[in-house]
Amino acid sequence: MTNREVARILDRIADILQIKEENPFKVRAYKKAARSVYHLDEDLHRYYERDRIGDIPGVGKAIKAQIEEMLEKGSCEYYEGLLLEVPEGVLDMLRIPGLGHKSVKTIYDNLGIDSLDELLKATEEKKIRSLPGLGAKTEYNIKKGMELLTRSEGKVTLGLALPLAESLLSFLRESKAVQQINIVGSIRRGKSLVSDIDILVASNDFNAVFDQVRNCRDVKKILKQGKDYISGQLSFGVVFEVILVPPKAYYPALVWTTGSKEFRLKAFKDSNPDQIIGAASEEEVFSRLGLNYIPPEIREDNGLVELGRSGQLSRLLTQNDLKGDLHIHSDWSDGAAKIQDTVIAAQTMGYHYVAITDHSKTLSISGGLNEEHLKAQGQVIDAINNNLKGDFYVFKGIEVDILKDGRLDFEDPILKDLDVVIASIHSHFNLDKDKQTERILKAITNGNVDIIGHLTGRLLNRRSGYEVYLDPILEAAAQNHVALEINSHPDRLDIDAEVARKAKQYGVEIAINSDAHHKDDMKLVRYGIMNARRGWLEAEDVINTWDRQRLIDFLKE
DNA sequence: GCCGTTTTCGGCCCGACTGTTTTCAGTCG
Repeated sequence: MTNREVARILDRIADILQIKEENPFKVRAYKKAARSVYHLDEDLHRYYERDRIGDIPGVGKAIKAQIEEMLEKGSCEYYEGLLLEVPEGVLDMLRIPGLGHKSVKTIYDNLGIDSLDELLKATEEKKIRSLPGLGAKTEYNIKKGMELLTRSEGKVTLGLALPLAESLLSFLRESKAVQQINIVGSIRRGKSLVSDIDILVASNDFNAVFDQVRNCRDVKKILKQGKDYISGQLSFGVVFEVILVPPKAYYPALVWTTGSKEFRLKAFKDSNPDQIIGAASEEEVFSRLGLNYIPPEIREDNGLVELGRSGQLSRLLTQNDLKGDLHIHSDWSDGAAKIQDTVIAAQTMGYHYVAITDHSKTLSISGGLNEEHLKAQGQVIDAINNNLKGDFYVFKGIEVDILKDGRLDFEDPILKDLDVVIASIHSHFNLDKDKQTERILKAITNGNVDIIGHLTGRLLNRRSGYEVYLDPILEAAAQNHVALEINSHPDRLDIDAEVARKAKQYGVEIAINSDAHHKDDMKLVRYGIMNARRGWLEAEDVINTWDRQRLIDFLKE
């Protein structure tokens, strides 16, 4: 079992206990253990081998035994027992925004509903509104929530799919029969939600590759096998397909299987197989098709092929272009890492600067800093900067809450003293479009704000973003030299690629941030980079590719 | 269920909003 699978079971145990209204602290204990396991920087099996499971924060005697059982047997008796009382379909209902453990229990107890399909039916038959504590509004919200879930049905985030794909890929690569291999399809294009994992393999011995797929520990089930493909299921029900081609067809197939359908139609129009077979690189395939090289992320139906013909493609930014990360939480608020550890991690990533941007006071659940704490943190950062050797700097920052009326959670003089001010919305998600836009515009024109964090607040597969009018926001951001964030967390990827591209047209600067709450989270920028490339961004468009002095000048504006 | 040099038992983040109510329970971040 993978760390994520174990974490998910612990999480589900917590959910069931909560629905059963058991000791809330016991619930929290399971949630905490789940989080710890999820954010572990090493494979649980390695911990197990060294008998270190008990060292994981939040894991005591009972949970340790359960984790060990999961690693040994791939199952957990306690969890299975709980599922007999509260089936998985009931847990699925928790995914609907506005439905918590209490309401789900009411629905399950009174109507015996234990699947999303039945739930939808019950809303249509107006059965929910008759339940104690639930009304017509809740019924309507459930229906709306279901729509979001249905829309994303079968799709998973890039943050879940990409690591699974990479793990499968590295196992397949161990086979001698695999000559060349790459992830293709929508994952290679960096789409934020994907429906399956596609892997392309070049081989002269298809049967040996099929055997290797079947031998992979991550593969839970084989779904289908044909002459030149095999598909199956990995953890979390994620579907994969391995496509096989003879070596001389590899690069043409790589281009073919990476591009979207529309892209393929355009790019391969009027071409014949003889023209491209045997090409020794993707560049060569493109060139034989009469095109300049088009990076994987933008092989969509977006005018690129035409551009590829005329040769005006820009150089998209890469992760190597990043010189720092401007949105990082520390253990001063809801982050887990000490500032000093963050510095070391950032230096390891080759960065020249980071900004520590914890939450502000209104977000009390996240340990938001008040004025005093902020000042104290500033002194700690000063001390760190004084002791730093070499070319590295820690900016003092804040992720300040945008309040309901657009005012900020700190007075202007306090914000003025900080190097980096990110303003973000964490409350009042369903104001109407006008008010929400106005609220953000007020933050943009505050004068002390440098970056607007996760502009739409969307959580992929969980919550739609709040409604805003994009054009006035982009216009104001450009005028006031306020950057928009690409929040790299794979659950957010906010702003998305389309908005990023539009922002660039408006002349708005972009910051690609990790929003790290754990030391390892800084690596999440890889998703932000893919997203930015999908938005055609170049290094020049992104403020944290700039050297420190230029960035400071921008922040002062 | 976890945790601890002030503790091996008694603690363990909270504040605001929303919807259902008629004074508050449930959800969320």
